[in-house]
Amino acid sequence: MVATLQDIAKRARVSKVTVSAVLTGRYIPKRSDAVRRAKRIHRIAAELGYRPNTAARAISSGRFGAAGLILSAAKRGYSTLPQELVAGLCAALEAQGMHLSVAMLSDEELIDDAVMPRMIREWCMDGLLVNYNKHTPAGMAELLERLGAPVVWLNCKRDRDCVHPDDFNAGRLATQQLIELGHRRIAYVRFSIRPEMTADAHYSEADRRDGYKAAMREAGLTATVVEADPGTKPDKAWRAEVIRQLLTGDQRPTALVAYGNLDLTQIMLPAARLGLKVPEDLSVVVFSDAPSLAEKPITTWLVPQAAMGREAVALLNRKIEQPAEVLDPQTVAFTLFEGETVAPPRQ
Amino acid sequence: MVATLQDIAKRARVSKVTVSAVLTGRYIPKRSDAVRRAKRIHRIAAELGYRPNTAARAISSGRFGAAGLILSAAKRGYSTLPQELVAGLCAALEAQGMHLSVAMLSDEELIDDAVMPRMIREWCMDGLLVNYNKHTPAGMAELLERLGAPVVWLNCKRDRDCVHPDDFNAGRLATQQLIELGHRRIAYVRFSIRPEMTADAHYSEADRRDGYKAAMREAGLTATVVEADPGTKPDKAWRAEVIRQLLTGDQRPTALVAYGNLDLTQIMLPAARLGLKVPEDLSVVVFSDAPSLAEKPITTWLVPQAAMGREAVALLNRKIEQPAEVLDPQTVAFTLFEGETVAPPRQ
DNA sequence: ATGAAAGCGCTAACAA
DNA sequence: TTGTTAGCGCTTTCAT
Repeated sequence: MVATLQDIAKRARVSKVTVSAVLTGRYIPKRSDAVRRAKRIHRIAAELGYRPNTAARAISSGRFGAAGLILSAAKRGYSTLPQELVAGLCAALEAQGMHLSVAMLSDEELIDDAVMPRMIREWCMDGLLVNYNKHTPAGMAELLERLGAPVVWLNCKRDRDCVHPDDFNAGRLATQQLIELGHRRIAYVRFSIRPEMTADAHYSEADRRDGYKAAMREAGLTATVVEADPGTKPDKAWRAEVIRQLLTGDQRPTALVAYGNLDLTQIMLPAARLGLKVPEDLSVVVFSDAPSLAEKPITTWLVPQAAMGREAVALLNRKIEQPAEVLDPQTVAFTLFEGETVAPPRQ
Repeated sequence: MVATLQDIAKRARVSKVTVSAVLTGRYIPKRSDAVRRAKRIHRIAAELGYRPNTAARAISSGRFGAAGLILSAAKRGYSTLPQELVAGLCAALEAQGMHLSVAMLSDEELIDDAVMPRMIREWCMDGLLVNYNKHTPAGMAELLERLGAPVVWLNCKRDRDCVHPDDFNAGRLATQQLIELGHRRIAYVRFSIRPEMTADAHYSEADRRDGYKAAMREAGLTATVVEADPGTKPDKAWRAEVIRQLLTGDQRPTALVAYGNLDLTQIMLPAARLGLKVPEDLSVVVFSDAPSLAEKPITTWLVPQAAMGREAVALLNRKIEQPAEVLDPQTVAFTLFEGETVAPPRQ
């Protein structure tokens, strides 16, 4: 039913080996009759709709041609899977003749040997990309260590073998942009919307804020940070009060740096009710995977998901080549989407 | 370096076959000495950190144990990859001892034989899940046909072998809910935000609208549909005018059904500026992959991504078993997230 | 430049 | 209940 090398060899009256060599490009014919034969082999392969059996190739080459992406199935945002990241990973892997496999694991599955997911249980990947951005389950690192497979961690901070966006500098740059435009009263805003997200935060929450603080300090300005205390369940009343303070009074900020779109959304409606115009009365900048096309395009520092994906694949390849090598953590710079929500402050 | 069946067999002084049978559970020992031996084999396997080589298994069993998810790399929203869908697919596949591989293809790659992605070029998947929700590139269906691999289409309407959310009934139910609460003037809103999205629309744009219309007709009410003409580049001025009309006048709608979060966002800010309270003055319902945690939780009909994923895997398995079978299109029902944006109309 | 033979790790079919 | 044998499709020697 499915064509194999043997089938082609028979038809072309040559050996399997020749067909294999010709089709993989290992063998470049020089004599004209050899060239003709090679073409014939290619033609027959196409006619038969030949597709090399990856498993067979894997077994003799010792490489699976696949990288595994490990995600958390917990619904707490431990793993995020932006399309851009997938795009970056796929493109970079494809360029190596590899592809991406995905496993989404509940924390219990990881721990329980009996229900371990296939990707861990069996030997089927050349390397693993771990996308547990925060709250890595206990024992996860050790488990992966034991596997002996090359591992690269995505979007988290570790002392080795990881890639993550440069959130600190993003916070700094975003703030500097506003300062250069003439803003002096700039606030940083991070509401922790979901109660369960306050307990263990992603490193970017600290880094974006600290980048903001650094920029303010460097400019001799006073930082105003609005964020729920970690562990505190952020309640509506608190939020409403904070927002009121932010948006009223003659010392109110002329610009806001928001951790994410969710934080921004919280503020936009109250601001609209108060009659504040964006950007004339209030400039806003945000960090996000993709530009938000709300009422007007929001000025956004884009999390470099695709670039991070490409970088991760590059690192993984190095680890596949040299498993013992220790790779320094890599950071990837944000890029700016120029929206319409930033302007100089009113005189 | 890596332990194989042979290694275990040597240590346990039995044959490879026995080890294989024991470890895969194909062979359940009954005599007590056999039980002991089986335990020993398990122990040795664990000691050696044995992991079956999937490629070797694939080659002899004829099954790869993998399903391929094919996505468009075009940045026009031709494919969407919500985390919930991935979760559904992974869970359902894992239950079958399979895993998910992902390929994101640019339209050119598909057409050009030379740069065909590995997942298509090689034979490495038991079946394919195609997630081209709209604008399937010309020749794609034929290409897949030629591959001879089992294929199931996701989130699109075809005459066979596809699963998609039941957008028509979602539109109908959402509207009925509002009618039952006493609303009489209900508008349906769909701004096509991105110019390039107007040209070829996802089926859901028509279906949700038609479901809304059906519900209105059944209740003897007049439908008010706001949407850009297909092919028209929706401009800001048009949108502003439409929104003004929607939100002002004493015949303004008391409730809105919005196609998606983007459409809703367009309206919420102007509504806030006009001092309209949600839901007291205006009820809003929306369709979305996930509940939006904007200022207040928005009442949302959730696209059943996870369920669609599970259903797709079920269909794919049937196609793998019986490739010739023609499967009728399957629909999956939406579920309701009860937010705080729907209430009876003011008297 | 080409082919024959061996073997990768595993499973299926048969024999003992 | 266990082991022996024979492949699966491909690549990698090593001869020719």
